[in-house]
Amino acid sequence: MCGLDSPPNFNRILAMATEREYLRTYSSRHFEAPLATVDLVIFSILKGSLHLLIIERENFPAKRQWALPGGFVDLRRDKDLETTARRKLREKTGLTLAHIEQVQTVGNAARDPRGWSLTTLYFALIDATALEHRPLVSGAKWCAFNELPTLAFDHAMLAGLAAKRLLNKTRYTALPMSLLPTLFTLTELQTIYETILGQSIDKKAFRRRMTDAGVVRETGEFKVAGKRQAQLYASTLSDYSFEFPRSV
Amino acid sequence: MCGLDSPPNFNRILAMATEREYLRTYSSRHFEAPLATVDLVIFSILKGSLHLLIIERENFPAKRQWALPGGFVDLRRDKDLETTARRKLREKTGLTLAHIEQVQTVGNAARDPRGWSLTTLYFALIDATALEHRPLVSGAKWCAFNELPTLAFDHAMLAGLAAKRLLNKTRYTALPMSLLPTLFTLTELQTIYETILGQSIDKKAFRRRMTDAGVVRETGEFKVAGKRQAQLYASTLSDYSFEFPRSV
DNA sequence: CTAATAGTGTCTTTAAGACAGTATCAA
DNA sequence: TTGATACTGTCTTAAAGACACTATTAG
Repeated sequence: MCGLDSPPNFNRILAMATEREYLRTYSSRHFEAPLATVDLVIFSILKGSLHLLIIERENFPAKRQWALPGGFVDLRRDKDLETTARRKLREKTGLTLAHIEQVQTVGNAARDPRGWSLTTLYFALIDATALEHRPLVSGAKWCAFNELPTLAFDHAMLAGLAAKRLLNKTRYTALPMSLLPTLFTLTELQTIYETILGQSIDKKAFRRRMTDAGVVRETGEFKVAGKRQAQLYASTLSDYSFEFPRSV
Repeated sequence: MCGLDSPPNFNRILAMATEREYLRTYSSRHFEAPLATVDLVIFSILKGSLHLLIIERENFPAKRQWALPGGFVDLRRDKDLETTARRKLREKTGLTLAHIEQVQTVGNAARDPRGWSLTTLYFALIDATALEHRPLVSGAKWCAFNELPTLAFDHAMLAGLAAKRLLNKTRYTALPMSLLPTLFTLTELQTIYETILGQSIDKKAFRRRMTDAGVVRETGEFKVAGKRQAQLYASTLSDYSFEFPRSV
């Protein structure tokens, strides 16, 4: 406890007795609430560049315009915000396993023509190989981050926020591993890092960083892709938010 | 643009023509929206330890219990979420200048007895000297983070989230400078860092870190506090989110 | 003079950067 | 055997850690 002037127990018990009565008669529409949505930036590395999933809107507002996948929280089905995000991810890609992470919440009077609205933005990172032979929902497509068409609402800005967060975290975490299948070569992993950062990394330094930190484990299996077969590694992490002691 | 299969312009123009009609008849209460609130963890360093502001609730639910300052977004007065947060800060402390930063949004069906609710959490860092001779709103008090009483709703968890973020950012940013007045000695600054981190820092390393990064500037003014007068420094930053190349 | 606080010198350690070198293997 | 890709050795550099040292000033 902090100090001696906390609310007297007696008053508190009285208050609780009438709280039941208060809640019984409470209507959640006593005041105006903003529209609450969840939007997703679903990233994957395709054809050597950072792509994200966009969807052509079927309904008003912004009908027929490209937008980020997302939608309203379903108060009956979604027990929390992340559940809404994962449900949207599943509806659009059929995938349930992916790293998903909250970026930030943007709320203001101007972003949606229907009125004051608030969106909690998540990004998801998915392994491109998990997408093969799995059809996207109709109206959805992958688009290179650098070649995005005009997006509805403030979705271009939201995509930028998510990309900025991804880039930043790529500097000091193991997050990009979640963009690869369970077995990968260090060259593949390095390429993912370089694609996101938009700069090349010294090979020795990169491999030393990964192995010294112990975030990868040799599997003894090999992959023949180029001229020489390469060792396959697996992540040792349960959670990709591992942080390296320094940034690249 | 991404690919050639973007929505045809013709359809888009058609859609926009009817969008006005859609919005004219749109009612934001076509579906149920969660309750949307903003909560604040207002930090300051008082008596050598990290404190935060808590308020005794005057209304149901959780009447007479301690809670974080916060409240509903006012769709008429607040142009965006940060405005709501700053308004709450001003209402509770009288202060308008402070570093304020979004932490994260927590939304689920269980956290508020009134139903599915969603809160966007901010933390504010304020200079303790700015508080002197400025009365708090009634029912509010400063409480050491380590001696918090039971808080209403999930506010103890929210306070923990904010503290964790503050501690984390203290490792690699200049954020704690916002807990001091414009002129301060390096020893004072170091003490702030040590209080938040809960560990002592080597003096030479600390001073070198600050001066080498150029985040502080000698003012030529001195302060007599202990046995020997100490140089007063000022921040060179417009924005305290400056990041050092490595963590402490 | 003494004690306490402010502030410095300098060696070590850690992990990244640079870059040249060796290893393996398909064609 | 050539050339491309995988992988290593090792020197340099940047910045933190350790810790002993000097400087200043009130009492």
